[in-house]
Order: sequence, then C-alpha cells, then structure tokens
Amino acid sequence: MVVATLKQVAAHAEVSVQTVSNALNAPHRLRPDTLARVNASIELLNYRPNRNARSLRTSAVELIGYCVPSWPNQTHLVMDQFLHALCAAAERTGRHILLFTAPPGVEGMPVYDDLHARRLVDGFVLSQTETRDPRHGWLKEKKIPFVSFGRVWKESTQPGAWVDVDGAAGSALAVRHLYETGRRRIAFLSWPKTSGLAEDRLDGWRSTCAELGLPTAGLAVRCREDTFAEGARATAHLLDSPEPPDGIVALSDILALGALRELTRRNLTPGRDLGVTGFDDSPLADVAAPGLTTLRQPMDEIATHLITTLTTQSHAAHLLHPTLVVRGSTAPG
Amino acid sequence: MVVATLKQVAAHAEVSVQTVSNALNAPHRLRPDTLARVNASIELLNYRPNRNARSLRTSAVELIGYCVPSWPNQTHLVMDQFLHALCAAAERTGRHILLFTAPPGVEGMPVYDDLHARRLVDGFVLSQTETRDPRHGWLKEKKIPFVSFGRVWKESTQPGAWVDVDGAAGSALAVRHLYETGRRRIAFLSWPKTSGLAEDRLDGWRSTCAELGLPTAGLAVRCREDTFAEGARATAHLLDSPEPPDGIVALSDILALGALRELTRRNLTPGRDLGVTGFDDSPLADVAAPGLTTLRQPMDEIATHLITTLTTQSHAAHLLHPTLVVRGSTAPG
DNA sequence: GCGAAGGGTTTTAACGTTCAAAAGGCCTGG
DNA sequence: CCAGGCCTTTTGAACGTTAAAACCCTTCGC
Repeated sequence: MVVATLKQVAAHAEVSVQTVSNALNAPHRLRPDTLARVNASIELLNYRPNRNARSLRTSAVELIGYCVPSWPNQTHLVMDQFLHALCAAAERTGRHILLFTAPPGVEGMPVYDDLHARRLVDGFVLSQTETRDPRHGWLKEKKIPFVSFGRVWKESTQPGAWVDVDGAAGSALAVRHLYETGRRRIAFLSWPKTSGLAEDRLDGWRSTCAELGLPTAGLAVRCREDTFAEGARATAHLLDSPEPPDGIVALSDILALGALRELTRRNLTPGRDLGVTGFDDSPLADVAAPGLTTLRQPMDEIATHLITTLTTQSHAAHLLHPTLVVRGSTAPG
Repeated sequence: MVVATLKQVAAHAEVSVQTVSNALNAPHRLRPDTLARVNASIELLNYRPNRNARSLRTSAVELIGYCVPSWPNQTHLVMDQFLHALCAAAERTGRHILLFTAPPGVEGMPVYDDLHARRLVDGFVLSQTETRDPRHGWLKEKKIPFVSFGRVWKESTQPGAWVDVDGAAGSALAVRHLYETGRRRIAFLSWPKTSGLAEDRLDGWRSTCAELGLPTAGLAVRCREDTFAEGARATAHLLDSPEPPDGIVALSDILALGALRELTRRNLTPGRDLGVTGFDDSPLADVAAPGLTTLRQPMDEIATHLITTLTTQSHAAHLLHPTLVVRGSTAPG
C-alpha cells in the first residue's frame, strides 16, 4: 500500500489540504465536527506525514547527531545503556538519534559541519569530552547547536551547555557506604593524572576520608591502564603493605574486578574480609560473583537533560549524582 | 553563514539550476569548462546539497533504521564494535544509521512501520534474531526493506536476506587450536537448549571432536545463565569429575572468564595447565589476565554485507567465518 | 543544402508539506 | 439590514531539489 498524502486525505474529508495540516499541527483551529471528520479520514487512509517534506518546509529535521566512539584501548561497557537512554529521551520529544563516525578531536569537525550543513541533523550530543575540548569552541563559532556529556574541565567559562555526573559525589557515596559497613582503612584505585575524570573521583575519595577522619596516606594507587591485571596488581601492592586496607574504592568496574580476583586468589572473601566498590554499574558488576557494589550513572536523567538542553538551546549546566548499587562485594564486614 | 542553495550557485556561475544539479549528480553531462566554472562557484559559496529537499524529490532518505536493543538480563559487550562497523559501512555508501527504540518482538513492528511510512528511514537492520523471528514475515508482508543479522533458525526458506556468523565453524577453530596445542579432552560450556546460537556452537564442538577422535561424553555442560559464577561452577564440576578436561571451549567470553577464575582459585595456570577459549572477542578478553583466546566476529565484514544486501535489495544469504584471536589462555600446554 | 542525430543546457513541473494572507461564514449590535 | 469582528477555511506561494521534456546549436550523412 502506497502511503497517503495530505492531498488525498483532504479530498476524502472534503476539506482543503491546509485544514488537514491544521488538524495535525493546530487542532484547536478546527471546528470540532471538521476535526472529527478529518481525523476519521486520516485514520481510514492510514495517513502518515512525510518527514522530508515537513523538514524541507520548516527546516528542522528533528534528528540529533551522535558520533559513535571508537576507543582503541579504552573499553566502554555502558555504551548500550547510554544509547538506549539517549534514544528514548529523544523519542519523548519526537526526535531521533543519527549515528555517524568521525575522526576524534578537532579533526572530525568537518564531518559535524557537513552533517549540519546538509541538514541531516539539527545538532549534536558530544561525549568523550576531553580537557579543554577543542570541539566546543569550533562548534560554537560555527553556530552549530550542541550539548556535551562531560564538563570541559578546568575552564571557568564553558563555551557550551553540558551535562555531567559528579564523580566526587560518587566516590563520597562509596566511601561512606564502606565506612557504614565498618571499614576504616579505605584505599582508592586510580588512573594516571591525565584524566580529569580520575582526578574528580579521586578528590571525592580524599575529601570524604578527611571528613570521616580516615587515613589516606599511601592508600591511593595509580593503575597504568584499565585492566583486570592492573587492578589486581594494585590490590596486591596494597595488601602487602604493613597496614593493608579493609576497603577499596576503584575508579572503574574493571579495576574493581581485578581487585576481587586478587582477593579470591589470596583466599580472602570479598564483602566479608574486604569491601570493594566499582564505578559505572557495567554489566560486569552484575555477572561477577559476588556481585560488585558500584556507582550507577543515572543514564535516563543524563539523557533527558542532554536532549532538553539541546532542544531548548539553553546554556544550562547540569551536574547529576550517581547512585550506589549495593551488591555482595560490600556485604557488611 | 547561511548555507547556499542551488539557485544561488546557479546565479553565481551564470547557468541554470539544473546544470548545477547535474554538476553534482551527473558531471559527465557538462562541458568541461562549464563543469569547472560550476565547481568553482560551488566551492566558493561552500554549497552543500540540502538532504531533505533531495529526499523529498527522490523519495530516498539514505537512512537505515536500527533498533537499539535493551536486554534485561543478557549483556551485549560487543555492541559498540558492531555499531561502529555498521556506521562506517553505511557511510561508505553515503548512508547513515538512525537509532530508535521499540518493544521486542512483533509488538515493536508498528514502530518500524511508522518510521518507514513517515519516510524517516529506507529500511532496517535487524539484530537479536530469534528462532522463527516473527518480525521477518511482518516486514516482508508490508514490503519494508530489511536485512537480518542472524539466521532465522531451522527454516529452510527464509523470508528475507540475512548475514550471520558460522558458530559451528568458530567452535571448530577453537577445538582444533586446543588440539594443536596438545589438549586431548576438550569440554564445552553451553547455555540452555532454547538458544539457536548455543546449539550451533555446540554442534561445531561435537562434530570437530568426533573428527579428531576426541571424547565428548560428559564434557558438555549447560550453564543456566551467562555469568562468571555459572562459568566457574561448570568448570568446577568438570574439574571434579574422574576424568577432568585439559581444554575448555566456552560459548561466551563471560563463561570463559568464569572458567579462568575457577582455575586461578585452584592454583591452576590458564594456558599452562588448561586451555580456555571464549566467544566474541569482547573487551573483556583483552583486559583479562592472561588474555583470553576467543573467536572474533568479523564485524566490518558483517556490517558491509548487511549494508550492501539491504541497499541492493538482493535476497542474499551470507554466512561468515569468525577468526581465532590467540591470547595467553591457550598458551601451548 | 537540408534533414537527422546528438551533445549540452534550460525550462517546466513536480515531490509533500507549512506559512502568510486572504476569503468566507456567522454572530452581534446598532 | 448592514457594518464590524471573530472564528474557520481556503488560496497561493514557497522550501530546495531532481526527472523529463524541450530547446538550441553543432556536426554529420547524403
């Protein structure tokens, strides 16, 4: 069956084309009986507005671009959660997500420009934000709408709107939870200093420990990369120290699982002998045994804020809070 | 800067609008000097064709729909790889991927229909195919173009085109690799019988063992779910049997990692004492220690076939072969 | 020298929708 | 009975592009 057009619906309902258009976009303008008649015809002919014609006329495509990241060495285990949430949020406003690939950083900007100039998308959601991300200024200068998932760190004035999750608050939650389950020496597994994300989460651990009067000296370990082996190595290092910790807050689920593995290897029981927490609530946290206590990013909230910020063109900043998902790895000690 | 239109380029190059259009879509029709003049104007005015106008006229949007899956209990660790490959393949033909959400199974079909009827997409890539997937027949009846990632199992005549990876061939590769590294009792960690995927991979293990004269009796274990704990439990069960295996082919990387964990717990060294392989080459395989030997899905090839099959509307079937990625977990025993 | 053929370019007419403005209908009040 | 105003509906044009036909000019064959 070929799709019906406005014209055909109009002919069937014996009104003008514009009236049918109004029935869809401004029903209050129609007399109730006309509206009913038109709607009946719409229903009967199974009419669906042609999005291309609409976009051509209104010059708004209701499509949001998202560059699908390809990390050579970093794993992104929660990308499916993020995309699902982003899609759902977009659909709640009648929009959709258009995926594309582009070189990382500022080299990719011509691709963004092209997509926007050719009217494939109205704007962009950026992720994988880096310190002083050059993409922000570029897009702003070209007047291309965008919103960033992730703060542009260390900048007092942001060139654009952003949404982010408070990593420090996340660490604070983890530390307090470990404290409440009886731990008093809480270590932190981190990454190299180059990552703004890592510093944020590390700061939260440090300040919360200070507030609770807990020691931090010698309890922060930097892992070289995000692997099980590095998490295990760092944990081994901590456990072999004169004063081993009784709790570990890890910067990622992967490091945390590495920690769990090291505990198991030493015949220590995670949760009982030592509390361990991860970050991001990746699928791994659930399939691990014991389940990994971790900090869940509020994906739906993030996505909703991203979409509304982008579509209302507001220059807002949203700092959201992660929530603690408690599983076996922090069973009361 | 407001984007230029064909009209403006035409005025600038002192030709008609259609000539500019031809310069882009059928340059051979123009006299070389005209073409050069038009191209110069295009360049100068930074002209980009408006996709909406084009689509309206040609009724082809060059967008492919993909329903972003949300598995309640199954993890999909290679989705980012898949999406990246799919995007890249689409872009190679000037197309893009449009993401959307829909209820699983046949309940979601009205969403597909709507997207197609409103001309947001030309067709769909389906994934998460199930046994006798009802979506295929539904789409075929509505004449909505689609291609499926995953066979509709056990059907002799498929209602549509598909691309899939030969799981049996994958298992065969794993078994032979373990055989060549000296293992002679090779077990298989599987899932419940309900999964066509699992049966395919299991069959490959069984037949290859038969070919090599290896035993299979008592060496296939079904895991209840895809978790580390189940993988570990099954492995423990195997190791405790009177004749323990010296190799394990697991249906998934997660089960394989569960197996590795159980080995470590028993102070066995994966790779030296027992060879273990996984499936799918998820990021975990690389971050595990030792690295997990696993079967990589040829994502780029899959994506390329999906896109070309969909866009050429051919009724083709492509069965692709996984490749073995050897890491430490099968170091020669 | 004239019709045919053909390459190159322009003209005309859509594609399906919405915007702006005009037209029509109906009621109210004088 | 008509002017004025409000509410509903129609008309005309436009969004930017491409397909098809028409047109012009040159070249070719006889």
